[in-house]
This record gives sequence, C-alpha cells and structure tokens, in this order.
Amino acid sequence: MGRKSIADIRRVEFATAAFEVLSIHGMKGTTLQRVADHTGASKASVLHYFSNKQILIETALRQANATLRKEAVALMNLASTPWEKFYGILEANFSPTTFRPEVAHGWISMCAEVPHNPQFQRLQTVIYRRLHSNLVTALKETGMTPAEAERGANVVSLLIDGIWMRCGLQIGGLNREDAFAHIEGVLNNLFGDLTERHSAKTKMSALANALTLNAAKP
Amino acid sequence: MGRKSIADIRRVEFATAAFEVLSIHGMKGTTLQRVADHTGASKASVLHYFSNKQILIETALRQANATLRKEAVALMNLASTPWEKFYGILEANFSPTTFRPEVAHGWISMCAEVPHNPQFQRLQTVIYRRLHSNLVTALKETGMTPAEAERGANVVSLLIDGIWMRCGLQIGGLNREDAFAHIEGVLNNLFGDLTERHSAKTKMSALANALTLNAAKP
DNA sequence: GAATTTATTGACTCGTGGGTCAATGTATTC
DNA sequence: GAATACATTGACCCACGAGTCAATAAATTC
Repeated sequence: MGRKSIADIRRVEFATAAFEVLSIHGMKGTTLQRVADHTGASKASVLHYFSNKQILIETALRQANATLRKEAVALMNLASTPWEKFYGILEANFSPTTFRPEVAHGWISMCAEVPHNPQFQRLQTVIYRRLHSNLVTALKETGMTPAEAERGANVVSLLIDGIWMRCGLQIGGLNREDAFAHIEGVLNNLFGDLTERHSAKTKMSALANALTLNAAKP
Repeated sequence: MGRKSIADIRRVEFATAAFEVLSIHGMKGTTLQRVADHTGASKASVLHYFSNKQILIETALRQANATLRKEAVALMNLASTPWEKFYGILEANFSPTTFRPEVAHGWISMCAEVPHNPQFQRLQTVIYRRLHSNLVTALKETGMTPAEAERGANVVSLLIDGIWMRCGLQIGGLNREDAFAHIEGVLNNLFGDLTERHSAKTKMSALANALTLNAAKP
C-alpha cells in the first residue's frame, strides 16, 4: 500500500468519524461541529474536504457499506460449497464488528431519510439488491428451483431486515446468537434438516470468527 | 357521541396533521409551520395546544397507534377461533388504510429517534410487546406448546418488521398481497398446511375488507 | 531559501425553526 | 351589555447549525 495524500487520509478520517457520530447521535444530532470534535479537527477543516454536510454523510455511508462488503467478499472467497456461500452471507450480515445497536441505529437513520435523498435511495437499493442476488445465487446452486431460491432469499432478507431493526431498537437485547437462532429455526423448516447445511454453518461460523480475530491485530 | 370542547377537537386535528406531515416530510421536515399550514391554522395556534414540538409529535404517534389498535380490536372481536385471532392480528397489521409507504415512513422516522427520546422508546416497546403477546396468545390457543408459540411469534413479528421496513423504503413496490404471500409461505412451512388455518385466513380477510369498506362511509 | 501551493482555523454571516408575548377577536356567563 | 374566559395570530427573539472567507501556518517546489 503506497503513501496516501493527506487529502485522502483526512477524507477517510472524517467520513469514518461522521458514521460514528451518526450512529450515536442520529441524523439530527450529526452536526459538522460534532464530527470535527470527534477527530480533534475544526469544523472548517471538515468543510475543506467535503463541500457540504450532505456529501460528507453520503460518503460516510458509502464507506461504511464498502467495509461491510469487503468483509463479505473475504468470507465468500473462503466458501467452497453453495451452503457455505449462503452462510458466508449470513455471517457477514451479523459480523460482531458491525452487528451492534449503534451501527444498526446508523443505518436506520439512513433509511428514515431515504425518501428525501435520492443518493440514500440509490445506496439503499444497491445494498438490498446485492444481498438479494447473493442469496438467490447461493440457494440456486444448492439445487433449488429458481422459484424456491427466490422465495427463500426473500424470507431470509426479510428476517435480516427485521433483526437489524430490532437490534437498532434494542428490543430483547438480542445478540448474534439469538439472531442466528431465529433464522436457523426458520431455515430448518424451510429447507429441511440437512447435515450438509449444518456443517456448512459451523465451518463458516469458525471462519468468520477467525477473520474478525485477525482483523483485530495489526 | 357528546359535544367535544374546541380544545379537544383542535388537539386531535393538529396531532393528525402532525402525523401526516411526519409521514411525508420525515422528522427533520416536520416543522411547526408545516403542521400549521396543513390545517390552515397558524404556528402560534399549534403551540397554544401543545406546549412544544416534542409533545406534539409524541401525541401524534400515540394517536396514530391508538387508531391502529382500535382497528385491531374490532377485528379481534369478530374472531372466534385461535387461528382467526391470529389472522386478525395479521390483517390489522396490513390494513390497506395504514399499510402504505408514507405511513411506514412515518414509523421508521420514529424508530430512528428511539435512542434519543425515552417517550418514543416507551411507545415502541408498548407496540412491540402488544404485537408479541397477541401473537403468542393466539398461537398457544391453537394447541402449540408455549415454546413453539414463542418461536412462531418471534418469526412472524420479525417478518412483519421486515415487511414494513421494505414498504417504507418502497422496495419492490410491495403491496398487501405480496406481504401476505411472503408470510403465508413461511407459515405453511412452519405450521403445516392445515385447512383450518386457511379457512380462518379467508374469513378474517373478508371481515377486514368489510370493516375498511365500512369505515370509508360515514 | 524564496515562492507557491496546500492545510488549518477563528471569526463571521445568514437562514431557519422553536418558542414567547401581547394584542385582538370571539364566545360565554351573569 | 358588561365582564370574563378562551381562541387566534403577527411580530418578535433567540439558539443553533451550515457554509464563507481571509488570515496564518506548514509543506513542497524550484
């Protein structure tokens, strides 16, 4: 990785801070001043790198999403069977680093603004489509008919949305394990109690764990 | 219905307007001026009846929720079997009058504020608990074990959340029928393909339809 | 090391929105 | 019909946050 210009470093720094502030304080509470304070810089400095608040937040969300996507890709690359791919997707969606109430709150804040900001709308669509198509692809490869795969993907993505919502609202203080348990229960009914699926699950779970532990150390 | 004081009328009027403005313009876009305009009154008049904006919006949300609850109760009173109760809950949650993108957007706006407003938090908890306990009660009465009922209720409520989310974000332009189809698919897998359940569904669907048609005329 | 570009910031402007207040209009009471 | 309570509003104030700008500090180029 080569040297980065100060401008690039700052942009990433401010965008990261913006997402953290957004997660904690919500859209209304995310002021330029707070983002600046959060990095130790001045408000004017933030505006030096982002022409306005709107663009700062859009960049912040895109960056946060890119981080998620990278985690997901890393996991997918380690999957060798369709079911492993499938659980790779799930693990990525409930990674301990991102599946936290504050982060969920950040995304819910975005969702609340989707109808008023075409860029958020766009980002939201991209995120949804990626999840959906990943799920459908993986499920089709397990030998399901396209219709079955479509139906399965719909149910799973609805559950994921519901779980993230509940995480953001801190209902029942649910954690990763609870989330998985809920989904797993449905999957058993939906797809049958295959041992192949279960072993895929344990494998991907272990891999995801290893990855996050790895990410912790430099 | 006896005469109502002007104060009561105005309060309801402004609260209703506030929820509509919230649904359309989101939390940020819901200004006292806009709520006032929406009713033809002045901003000062709104503040005459609500000491501040916060209380106005809280009242608006509580009132909107009360409307939903009344619809639900009316439907539940017409149910005579457990499965009919169950579908009464579902029908109430997807009533054509309330299951609309704008309304969903209004609720998502509230959810985004939950971490910053204890009153919203409270309301959200109440709503969730009511849904959950209604579902559990109905399912237990069908003869399930408490654990099964609990699990079923969890899955159904997660799906409902996910569907409302998607409705608010206008993903796939889903309508009542799609929403029901998604849930129904899962129910068939979860609870088996009972004819008893299906007839309960058609009955409650018809009743819900009749109720909403009835509500349309004075 | 002078010149020029780039980074950083404090001080400022400006618009907006929440909330107050006193004035005026309109019922209601006796 | 005077007095009293209530409804309604325009005008005003204030806080706050986005965005500008010019001045200064630091780094890069030649």
